[in-house]
Amino acid sequence: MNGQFQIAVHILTLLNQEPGELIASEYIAGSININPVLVRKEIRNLRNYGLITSKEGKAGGYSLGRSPEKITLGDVYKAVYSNPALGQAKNLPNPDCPVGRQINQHLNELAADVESAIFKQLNTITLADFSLKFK
Amino acid sequence: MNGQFQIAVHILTLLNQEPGELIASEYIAGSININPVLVRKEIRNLRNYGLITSKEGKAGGYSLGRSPEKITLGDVYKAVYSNPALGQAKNLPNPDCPVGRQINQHLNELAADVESAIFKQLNTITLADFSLKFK
DNA sequence: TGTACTGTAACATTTTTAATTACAGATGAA
DNA sequence: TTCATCTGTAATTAAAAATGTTACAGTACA
Repeated sequence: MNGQFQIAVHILTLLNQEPGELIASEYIAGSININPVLVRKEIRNLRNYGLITSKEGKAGGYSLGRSPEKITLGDVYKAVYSNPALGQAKNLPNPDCPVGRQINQHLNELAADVESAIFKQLNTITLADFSLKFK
Repeated sequence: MNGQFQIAVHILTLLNQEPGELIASEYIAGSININPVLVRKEIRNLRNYGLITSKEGKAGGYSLGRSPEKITLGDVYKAVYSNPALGQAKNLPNPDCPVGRQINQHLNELAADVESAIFKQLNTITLADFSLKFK
């Protein structure tokens, strides 16, 4: 997997530091130490999930889409989630082999169980909880 | 992440189908539909964890390193585990930012919690359990 | 109307993953 | 003893994915 989740949590943590204020992508990028365009890209995604709101134009920027008590790290994972935690096999197993024929189905069920264990864990932590660590 | 876990489980499942017999990398590669050298590479890794034994030379091949009741999918995950489930940020956050300064530490703790949730889930399933699905 | 932002496309670069080739070494059988 | 069939592994190439960069249109405010 990639660093999207970390970036997303970092962004949200920053926004939560200055409630009500609008923060620019340049500032955020400076804290994470990545390119501002990447920040804006990730924010586009998080905004689609309602986790962030944005304002264009001069003195524009970003702020939380809802209160940090109502954002769990599971929500973030869901927004960012593209690659399953167990990885994804891209080969097509041999359909003439009894194992190859059905293994993908079983691996997918397994992946689903693991995902749900991850959500269960991450949903216990809100952004508010996480941000407390920075006080 | 990549498809290593799936490949590892596929290999082990195949080996468990023919207890006691030696199976060649070519056959395994044919079922998974990948290159035999990749199979041997992954097996080298699994062998380091005691999950597989191998025999060189003519009529050589691979078999399980211990009974399938004693191999959990958590063992497999551990052997394959290189990339954490949440991904890994490769940027160095800005040390002059209160958030950037300490976020990696907190993200790592978070990652550890998630890993342990994954293990908890995967350790409930043995290779024997998983193989039952193919009968 | 200029300035400071976001939004996004297009492209380049870097990193990671997978495939391929090649061959040495082991083992067993003719 | 020598041939065939396997593993073990290094080295290289090719393909895919992630990340970085550049460029610029659009929006909002002063």
